Amino acid sequence: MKRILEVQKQLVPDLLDVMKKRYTILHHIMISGVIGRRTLAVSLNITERVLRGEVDFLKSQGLLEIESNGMRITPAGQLLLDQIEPMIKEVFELTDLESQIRTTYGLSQVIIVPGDSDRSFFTKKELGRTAATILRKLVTNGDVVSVTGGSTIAEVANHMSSSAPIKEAWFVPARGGLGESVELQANTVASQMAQRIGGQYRLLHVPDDLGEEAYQSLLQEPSVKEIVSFVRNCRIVVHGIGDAMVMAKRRKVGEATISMLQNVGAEAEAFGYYFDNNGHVVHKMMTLGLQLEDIQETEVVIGVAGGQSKGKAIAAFLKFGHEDILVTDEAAALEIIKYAP
Amino acid sequence: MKRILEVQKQLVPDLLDVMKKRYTILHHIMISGVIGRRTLAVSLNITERVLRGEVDFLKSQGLLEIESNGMRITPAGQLLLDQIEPMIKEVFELTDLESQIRTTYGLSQVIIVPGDSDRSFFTKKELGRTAATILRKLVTNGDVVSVTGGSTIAEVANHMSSSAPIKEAWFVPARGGLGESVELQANTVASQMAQRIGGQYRLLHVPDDLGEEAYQSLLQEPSVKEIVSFVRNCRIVVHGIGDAMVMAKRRKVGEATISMLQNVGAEAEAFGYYFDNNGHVVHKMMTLGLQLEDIQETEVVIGVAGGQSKGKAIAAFLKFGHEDILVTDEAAALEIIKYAP
DNA sequence: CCATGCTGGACAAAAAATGTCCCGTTAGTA
DNA sequence: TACTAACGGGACATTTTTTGTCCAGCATGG
Repeated sequence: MKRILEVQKQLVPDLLDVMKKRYTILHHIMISGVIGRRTLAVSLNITERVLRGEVDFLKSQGLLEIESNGMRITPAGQLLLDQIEPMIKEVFELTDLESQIRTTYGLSQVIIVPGDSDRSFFTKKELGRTAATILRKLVTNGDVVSVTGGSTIAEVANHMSSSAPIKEAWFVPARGGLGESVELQANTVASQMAQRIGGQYRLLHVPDDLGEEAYQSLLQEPSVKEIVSFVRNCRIVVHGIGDAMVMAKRRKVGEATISMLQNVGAEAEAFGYYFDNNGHVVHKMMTLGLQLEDIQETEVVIGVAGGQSKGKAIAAFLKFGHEDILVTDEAAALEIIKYAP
Repeated sequence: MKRILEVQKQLVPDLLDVMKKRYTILHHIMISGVIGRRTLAVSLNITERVLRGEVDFLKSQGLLEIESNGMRITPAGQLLLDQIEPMIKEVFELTDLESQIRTTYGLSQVIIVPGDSDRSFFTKKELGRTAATILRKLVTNGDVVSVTGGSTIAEVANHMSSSAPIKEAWFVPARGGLGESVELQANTVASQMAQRIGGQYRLLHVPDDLGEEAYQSLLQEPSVKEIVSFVRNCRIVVHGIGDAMVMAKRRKVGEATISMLQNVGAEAEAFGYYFDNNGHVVHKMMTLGLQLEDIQETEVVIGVAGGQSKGKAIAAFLKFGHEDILVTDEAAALEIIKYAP
């Protein structure tokens, strides 16, 4: 059964939604016993007309009957409900998880892909593809999109595409270079996204971690200054979320910093900031590029991260409270829910 | 798996069609390697625009990719195809059989339920339920529906239902009484259908097989005369189809008639007429009620019969060429195809 | 006997799907 | 190298479907 549903999810996702809608209506009618169209429309939060269409359909299928005092389910409808319930549960498990996370962490949208990025590279690809789809839909001409680096976000760039080029979309790195392999750099990611979507990009040629002195001098540099202000005024941010310790090591910070991070309980890292498991900032890298206060102004903040091992970190970052859209995977989602506030 | 699809068919009837359409497109692309939109549209016999919509969708699902020289399937698409192929085969086996029978015998609609009514009583029930659904959709106010008797048609009556009563639907027996058990009589079937659909019925209180004399005298009877004309002007006929010999014996015709029927090669029986395997009438019972020439005038003629043993008879009757809708089962359908003209 | 809540008809407005053409590009061929 | 055929994608009028909004008429319960 699982197999066929998986296939259908790919081939006819919209019809599965229709299925759920009809199931929900039927289910609600079953619960209510007898209920009128208007009342039902309000309690299901659909417009009366749409409900009517569905109800007419369900009636024609003999699943419910309509009398002058309202609608009630027929035996055939009851039977159908019993049979379909496990199916719906299975198909929309993730959908439910999505709305749980959405409401508990106060996000505007959560998308969960099945699987575990830690275990399957395919899941990570899927995560990227999904995020790419989301992003593509959001970007319009005139937008500035700033992106971080990392393998997940690179995967997003990989799956980005656009049938119609969006020429006036600008992609910029949120932060400077990180000294890792070139394809994971924010610069690379930004340029790749721009190319794939048919837009523009600008690069930020500075290292991500700066000393005070270098910071100040670079900030004076007109070319740097200009692009930094460009970055900081973006409309959309796409960023990864990492485990604090993993990221600290990857960024090759000193021993001292690492133990400091451990002491203050750093859990998550995102664009150079470290967060503890209450979502408080416990450390920041001295850097040009996007700052935390910019995030709070940014219209759309999209986090993309998956894998069971990252669940805790994602939860920690979400508690910071300025994420809008989260794209993650099933394994991480289950962790995230565990650490719900 | 069958179960899940059955349930889905009720809630989202076109789900499978859409699924098949997309499968076919994807499959064709897979076969072709690289193919352009127009070429594909022609070879699949869909209009270009519709294909384009589907292709865009499949692309957005990451199942195929489009380049300037054509479309090709992605690994994900290939994987999906591999998974879905057996499913499609299984699900649409019967659909294919349906259209084969439909076209070879020139019917307007063929419905095949899985199984063999000879072997499983459940299949017979399903046959009845399916036919009942078809009939319910056809009947509207003002219609006169004439029905024959027999266990299959009785099963149809059993599963008839209607949420909104169709008060001005009339159900009448196509023929007189047959001296079998009461629940299989055409009269009983007609009344039961009427009751279940909330309509009216009239009965024909005459034996099915009449001598010339009795025939003439009953025909003078005003009450009989009236209902007969009612029956003969029906808009819809629902009838069973039987094996000629089986029916002859059941009708307790004389030895002479039986050997005559054997001599002329009678194969099928339907509403008192016997047909050979070319669909020619080889014998008729002298009877009141629906006549063969009425069938040719009737708007909708629905035959319901199943079971491997009846396949040959059904084929014979279909060759007569005045059936519109056939509801049968898998076992019979396979036989029917064997005897295709 | 009235008020309430229900269905179902009606219809304009909005949105989506569809049929058709065309254009610039590209790959393969002569 | 030049040409041709086939490609994707843009565009747009037209048809079909969906949706929002009212309202009439009918039960039902107080």
